[in-house]
Amino acid sequence: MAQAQTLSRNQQIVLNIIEKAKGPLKAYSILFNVQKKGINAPQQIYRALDKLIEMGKIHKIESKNAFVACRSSDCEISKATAFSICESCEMVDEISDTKLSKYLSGFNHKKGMKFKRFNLEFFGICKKCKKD
Amino acid sequence: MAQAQTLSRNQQIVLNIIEKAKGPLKAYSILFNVQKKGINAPQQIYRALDKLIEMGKIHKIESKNAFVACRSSDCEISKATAFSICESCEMVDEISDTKLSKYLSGFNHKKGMKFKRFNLEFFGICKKCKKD
DNA sequence: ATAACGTTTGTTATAATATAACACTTTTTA
DNA sequence: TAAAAAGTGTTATATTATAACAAACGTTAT
Ligand SMILES: [Zn+2]
Ligand SMILES: [Zn+2]
Ligand SMILES: [Zn+2]
Ligand SMILES: [Zn+2]
Repeated sequence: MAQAQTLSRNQQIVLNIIEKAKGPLKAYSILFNVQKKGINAPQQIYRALDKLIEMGKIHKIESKNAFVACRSSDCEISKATAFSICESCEMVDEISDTKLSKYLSGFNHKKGMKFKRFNLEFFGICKKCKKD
Repeated sequence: MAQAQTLSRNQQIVLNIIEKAKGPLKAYSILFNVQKKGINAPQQIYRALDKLIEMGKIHKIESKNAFVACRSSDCEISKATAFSICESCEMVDEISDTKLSKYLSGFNHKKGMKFKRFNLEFFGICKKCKKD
């Protein structure tokens, strides 16, 4: 069962690091960052990541195998996620657009499949990178 | 430069296997399938996959680290891809919906980012799996 | 035709990402 | 307070992907 919101020690440590980060973090870079805190093995990271994803606290950016904190609260338990990704600086921004979210949540496949969840990733060059 | 459409030997071998497959294929499963044809190393598979993706002949299903042949021809050189994925049987179906594609291609981020490309993955249980 | 160039190939090695399995502790629930 | 569920620590291993180098092939331009 998805519990309320109390995080275990390891989950809290991992979430803190992801929330403080400026951009998406990879599992092993999280691992290296928490070795001083007594977490030594990939399993401990991946277990925390799995639970945090389940709880909707973080999302996985599939095209990058990296993780970001949820900023949106619209994406209830990660059923409807959308991201904007800069191909130059690797920046990731969670898109929180009600119209988009509604449009996609209501989309159903011709072939009779009812969707429970979607993930959308947009790619481009961000404003900041364009200036350079 | 993206060449016209002539495929090299290895590219053709890899594409044939992906096209014949009923579902998405993983890189190493492709590798095991072509060892009789004299392809022995992951590099040879990944190089072919990279080029085939560039040419728009195949797509990568990011959430599964697997590859499918393009059935759509709408997604010109993979700038706009959408898939329907069954969480039970792993089936993947490329979605070719002009309205959806136009809607998303026209979508631009508030924060001034112009998108060049997107990838959308829907998840659910397919018709066939629901019957069971 | 041949030199120069870009692309593809074959190969060995290694990096990066992720899960299995087992023993144990802590927290929650009945 | 006993049982069940969730979390932890650990070792080992599986899976996915890239680096680096040398050779062959296919164009095209003198
Ligand atoms: Zn979110
Ligand atoms: Zn950028
Ligand atoms: Zn396609
Ligand atoms: Zn199915």
